[in-house]
Amino acid sequence: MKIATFNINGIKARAEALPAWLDEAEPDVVLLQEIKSIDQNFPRELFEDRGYNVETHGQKSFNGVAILSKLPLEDVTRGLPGGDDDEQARWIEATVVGKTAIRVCGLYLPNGNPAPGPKYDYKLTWMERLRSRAKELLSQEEPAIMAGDYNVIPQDIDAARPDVWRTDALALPQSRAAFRQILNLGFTDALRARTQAPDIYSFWDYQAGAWQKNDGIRIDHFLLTPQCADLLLDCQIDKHIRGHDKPSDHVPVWVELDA
DNA sequence: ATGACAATCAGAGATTGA
Repeated sequence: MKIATFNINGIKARAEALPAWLDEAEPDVVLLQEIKSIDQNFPRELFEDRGYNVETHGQKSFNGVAILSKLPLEDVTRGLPGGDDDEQARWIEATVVGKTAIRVCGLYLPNGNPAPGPKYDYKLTWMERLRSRAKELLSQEEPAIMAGDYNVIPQDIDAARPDVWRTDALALPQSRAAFRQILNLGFTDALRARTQAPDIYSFWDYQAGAWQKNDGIRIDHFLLTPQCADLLLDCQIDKHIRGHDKPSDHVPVWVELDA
């Protein structure tokens, strides 16, 4: 089973690029972030016509997440637990029923800039809530995935120019520590389970020719429970589509599971 | 040191992103 995550930076703006990538990559499941659309305006037909079931958790103008799946989706829930006053649409989960049932969580973790400040506080609080949900998933002792745009550069090797990110919310020691705290519970970073190579990125800024200079960062991640890590066959990044017409500033990351 | 770029909503320019 091939499962992908992709921050598309606006579903309307990606109405051509996203279906083109789907036709080429043929993922079974896709976790989308930054759909920037309310549920009613999401162009479901684009994906239903290609055989995908569609579940959205949208919001006007900003944020918004969704799941596309060629396999049936069960027990869909929206919103990360523990945030009764949180209006931002950043979390959706569902059980994908294939050969093996897999709990799949799609997330769009807050950016947190500028730091310090209220936005950074929100990021760290959100990460505490994420850790709580992560613990619950582990206690199930079943295959589960938390994947999406984490807005965290885990280590210096995950940035082309680590020094320019030193004081940014994506790379501050507190951000990295909060990310590690979740990993340390027992999750596997799928990409790093496959390779320790540098120069592997999932985001290139639109500005200052970042793509042309390969000035990227790795901030889109797959975290797997032990039972899911057992099923991991491959993890890759579809870097090349960053060079296509009207691209998102992120590219898809995907895993192949024996499931 | 700053801005550069893109998307959204709205219908200009502020806001957000990373």
